[in-house]
Amino acid sequence: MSESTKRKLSGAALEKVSERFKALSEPMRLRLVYALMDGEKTVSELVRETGGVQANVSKHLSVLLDAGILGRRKQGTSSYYRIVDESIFELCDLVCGSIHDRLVAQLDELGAPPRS
Amino acid sequence: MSESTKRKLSGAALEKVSERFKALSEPMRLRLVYALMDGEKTVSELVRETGGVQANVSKHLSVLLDAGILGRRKQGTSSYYRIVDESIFELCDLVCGSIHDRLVAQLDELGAPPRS
DNA sequence: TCGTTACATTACTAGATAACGATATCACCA
DNA sequence: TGGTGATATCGTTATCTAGTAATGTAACGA
Repeated sequence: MSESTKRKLSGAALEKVSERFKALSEPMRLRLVYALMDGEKTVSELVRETGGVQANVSKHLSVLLDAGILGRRKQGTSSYYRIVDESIFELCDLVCGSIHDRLVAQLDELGAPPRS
Repeated sequence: MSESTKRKLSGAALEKVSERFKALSEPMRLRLVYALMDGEKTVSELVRETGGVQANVSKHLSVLLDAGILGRRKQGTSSYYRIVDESIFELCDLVCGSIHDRLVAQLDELGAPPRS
């Protein structure tokens, strides 16, 4: 487990960090990010895979683009989006781990009947 | 650098993960988390250190409490808050790193005059 | 018991934003 | 040039939420 620096952040840095978290705070945007795990895709493909509406998918994609999480390449009448910040997956893994740990702890608080 | 699993998440998991990110998407809440880096503190202490209003600080603290990021201990008329999910700092470190990398990349795009 | 201190909760307002239909833009082709 | 498909943007509405003042609650001391 990599150790954190625990360095205090300046006010401006806190703003930037919170903005990054905000970009990832919508289920639809996380769905798009995960849909792009296996390579770049067009908007239509993402619309099909996520079941979203075109205008909405397009807007969320531009939010992720502005946040520096995705990249875009235009070819013909299509736009191909791809992940450019791979640290996204480490972030999600960390969060999944801590959510898992918390649920296990809550189970233990109930008296841990199944174990022992 | 620890490698991510890149495992696809279910719909319910995506909801949970996005909720965790949402809890961290406010500068004020990050300020509170960082103020608690050096140990547990009372609400009044946090009000003093962050410059916030009591009601607002109290509300943000309860959001972080519900998210499982903070813990609370009551003693006398005071409430002592503390960090119970240390992975928070790794999250922030990751985000800081990727923000830094992105800024460096933007500098390079400008032609990298200083580093011939 | 009365007052005080510390904290939580409620009620309200202003601002942000997600979702969606409609429209605009742009590339391509006949 | 006109038509079509792909994407982006606009306008609107509904929902959410941060902030704040006022009030509620609980513990402690005189």
